[in-house]
Parts: sequence; structure tokens; C-alpha cells
Amino acid sequence: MSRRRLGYLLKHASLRLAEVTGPALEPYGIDGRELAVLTTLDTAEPLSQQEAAQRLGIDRTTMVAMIDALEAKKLVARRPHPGDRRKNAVELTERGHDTLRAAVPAVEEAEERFLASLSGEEARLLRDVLSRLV
Amino acid sequence: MSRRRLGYLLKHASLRLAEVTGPALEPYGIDGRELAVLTTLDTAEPLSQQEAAQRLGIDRTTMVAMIDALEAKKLVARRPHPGDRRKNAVELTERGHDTLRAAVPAVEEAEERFLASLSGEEARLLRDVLSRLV
DNA sequence: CACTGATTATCAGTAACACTGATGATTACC
DNA sequence: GGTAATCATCAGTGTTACTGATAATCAGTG
Repeated sequence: MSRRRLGYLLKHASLRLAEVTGPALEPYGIDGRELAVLTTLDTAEPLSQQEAAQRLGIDRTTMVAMIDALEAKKLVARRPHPGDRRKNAVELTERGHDTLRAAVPAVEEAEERFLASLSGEEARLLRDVLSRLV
Repeated sequence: MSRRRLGYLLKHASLRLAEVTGPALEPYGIDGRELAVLTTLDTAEPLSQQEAAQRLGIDRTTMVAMIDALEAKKLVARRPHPGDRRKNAVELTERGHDTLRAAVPAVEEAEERFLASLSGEEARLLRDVLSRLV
């Protein structure tokens, strides 16, 4: 049974989750990956693109395209980094903060719908177990 | 924390799992997707390509390419379907059966290594919970 | 039997995603 | 001062999986 294989389960769980979170984020004009970038950038001190990429576990060149898209939507801004002109200090704009504040509850609600068939204990354990594996 | 987001966890769990199962399957010349197709095709009555695609939850056109690759490796064969000349009856070859028999234990061992940090109960529950979500 | 509509496999084209490797600018080291 | 490392960027590539079109075949209807 290939349906029992862990790779199959993780992949299809991702697909089914995206079917729920995608529409939930659509009103905010972003997708799940962009929400993750916004969340990562929402720190006290602004990050360089490379720092953000490392924290999120994505490639540096992928982050360039992500920031390009978010900047085009006026959700983030590249600023000169104080003290190192090689770096960009990437900051959320006012609009970026607003979008983040509104999108996070929307996606959390979508996740809960996705997990609706589980008990609270099971849902908690799923997150916990996945966190340890990652 | 974007690291708590379910989409992030599922995606990165998939990536980390692939890092383990990929090398485990490499000696057999197949990847995880191809193993899933082989497993799906290992039935009493041979399936058409479309039936196999539906069981596996992938697109019909994707299955064409998968079967092309597996046929080139002599692991499966397209036969005329008895009673419906529109269909192909896709069968495992002798070599396909051998590969499947050897690769399944290898990938299961890799999965266990991936799950090594979990208790047996947690591992069992992870599979169970994911199955219900898919 | 002839006709219409559905089904199957295939192909070309496309899109999303994420990588490698190279480049220019800047910084750090010694 | 000169060399090596770091950062952002870009062009190119590879993987994956889709849409839409086509030809062959089958099923059902009158």
C-alpha cells in the first residue's frame, strides 16, 4: 500500500492543507510562502535577506524573488543596512504589518478546519511531533 | 513564528524525509514517486494508467511520464488491455517485482531512521493521524 | 447500422518552484 | 594594500505537475 508510505502521507497532507489555506489567504493577496517570509521578517531588528533565508530554510536566491514580489506589493521594503552596505535591511511596511496581522488569524482558522477531524490532543501532538522531526 | 505553521512543518518534514529515503532508494535506480507507482501497480489484475493515476492521486498526464520512465528501466511493461483497446494494461516486469521487493524494506528502514527520535506510540499515531487527514 | 458523446493515452505548451554558478559590490583579515 | 570572504543579484537549469488539444476506441441511442 503506497498510501501508507510516509512520503505519500506528508505530500498529500501538504496538498490538502494548501487547498484550505490558499483560499483563506487569497483576500490578502499573498500565499503561504509569502506569509512565512512576512512572519520571519517581523522582528525587532530588521534582517538581511540571507538571514531571513537561513531562518526559513530556503535558498538565498529564492529569497531574492520572494522579496521582489513582496516589495512589488508594498508589503516590505529594502533599506540600506546600517553598518554594512552589502546587506539589505528588509523591513515590513505599515501595509505589511497590517496584512500580517489580518492574515495570521485567517490561516490559523483554516488550519483548524483542516485538523477538524482530530481531537485536540491529536492536533497538539501532530504539531509537536512534526516540530521535532524538522 | 513561521516555524510553527503547519504548512512549514509538513513541507520541511517532507524535505528531511526525502534526504533519507532518496539515498536509500538510489541503489535500486528509482525515487520515491516511482516506488509509489510500482507499489500501486503491484495488484492481481493489471491496472490501466488512469486507474493507477487515480489510486495514487496524481494527474493522468503525469502518469504517462512516470510509466515512460519505468518502462525505459524495464520495470514495467505496457500490454494491450484485454477487452478495451483504448487502455494499456500496465504490469510489473520480473525485474520490477524484484526491485519492489528489495526497495520496500530499504525505504521502510529509512523511514524508521527518520522517525528515530519518536516513541513507537508517537510514530504510530503520526501515520494514523496523517492517514485520516489525507 | 450510423451517430453522438464519453473515455483513454498521448503530446505540446506552460507555470511554479527552487536550485547552481557567475558577477559586482563591499567588507574583513593580515 | 592586497587577498579572501560575504551579500545581493541574475541567467540558466532541472524538477514537478498541470491545462488543453488530438486521435483512437468504446458505449448507448435511435
